[in-house]
Amino acid sequence: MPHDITPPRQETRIQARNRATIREAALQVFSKYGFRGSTLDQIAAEAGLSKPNLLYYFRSKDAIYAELLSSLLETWLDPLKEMRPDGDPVEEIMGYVRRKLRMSQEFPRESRLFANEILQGAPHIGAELSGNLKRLVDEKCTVIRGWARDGKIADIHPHHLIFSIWSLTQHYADFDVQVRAVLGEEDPFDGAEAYLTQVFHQTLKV
Amino acid sequence: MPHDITPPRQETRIQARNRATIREAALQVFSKYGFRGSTLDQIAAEAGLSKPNLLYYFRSKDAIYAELLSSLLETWLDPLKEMRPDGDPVEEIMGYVRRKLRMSQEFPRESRLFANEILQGAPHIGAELSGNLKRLVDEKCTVIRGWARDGKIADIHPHHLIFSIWSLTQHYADFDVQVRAVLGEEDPFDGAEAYLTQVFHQTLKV
DNA sequence: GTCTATAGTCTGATAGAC
DNA sequence: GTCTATCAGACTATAGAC
Repeated sequence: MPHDITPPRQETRIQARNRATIREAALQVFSKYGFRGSTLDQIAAEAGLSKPNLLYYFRSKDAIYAELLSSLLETWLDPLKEMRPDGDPVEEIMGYVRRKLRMSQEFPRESRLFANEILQGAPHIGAELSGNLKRLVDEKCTVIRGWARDGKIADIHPHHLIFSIWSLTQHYADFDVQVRAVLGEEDPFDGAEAYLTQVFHQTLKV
Repeated sequence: MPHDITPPRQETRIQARNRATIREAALQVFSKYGFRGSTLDQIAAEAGLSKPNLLYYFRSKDAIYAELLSSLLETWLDPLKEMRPDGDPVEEIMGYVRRKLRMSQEFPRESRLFANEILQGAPHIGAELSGNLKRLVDEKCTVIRGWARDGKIADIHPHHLIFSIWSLTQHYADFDVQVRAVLGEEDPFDGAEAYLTQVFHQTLKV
């Protein structure tokens, strides 16, 4: 008769917590300085751990960054996936705009992490861009093109419509410092939602 | 009787050329990796000069970066300054959009340099943003608000209108890699001009 | 003006005690 | 699992020969 069966415990609670702490600290640092501009010292200090302890949980600086990026890419594309071909065209697109703007408001560091990666030429996720991302975007563009052909929305270039949604929403996260410097006391996101609603309603109107 | 008067020659032609070469190389590198992520080795290699020679022309890494940023800031704001209060409102704004898009096309590295600086919290030009930039933008917003009050353009939030112009045009420079990955063969700027014209005409229409 | 050599610091990663 | 100590390499900047 066998001993008590010990399940192959992959990760203790402490391990999970520490890995989460490191990811959080790494997001904070990488999103600000990009991969090359960030140091393990900064991340360790931010996490309240020693540098060797960091490397006990992650094999290398690159490993932390890679895990962050790939785990976030999914989250980042979810709002677009939610766009349904059988819904009301204008409402589906406006819903996407609102979800994307909310993500910029709630997860500005994630937005800046991607912005940094793309700015530097997307060395870690270049393949993902011309692979999964392009596939998803092309698919949604077919849907949008169909809506335009049926006269449900204005006749616009679907790819550029999507670029404009990315650009306008992410701007409030990525250029936060500039937006706030120019606006002064006024809250950026209050005005942003109203303005973007106005812009896209006008743009989509037949 | 005095000797031949030697004018206080501030800079020889060779010096001017070398400094220009360094600025060009620095722009290439800094725009890609940001200040912290760039190294003098990279810039020296790009310029075809030795590292000590770089530091003969510029006191420090910081000095190169600072000179680049401040000399470009002017160029970057020019298109907005050209917007005339006494012109046709829609044409003035559309002209600004076109000038800004052309700058993204012709000077993508300059755009990415600023993007990197802002992403990292604008440590070198933070004061400029809430000073000169805010002043200029506020002034133009007063003009735009006047146009809206007179019924010449739609009633929109002027600050967010300007943010949207920055965001939509700079996106094609800053996220160039992503845009091209998604578009495939198609040239981004061909479609961009048509799309942006459409968007802003609709948005400004009374 | 441009080079080689190098000082002094920072960086990613490892070794080994506890 | 976490620490101190430390390595090898990269980094900014300077010294000094030519």
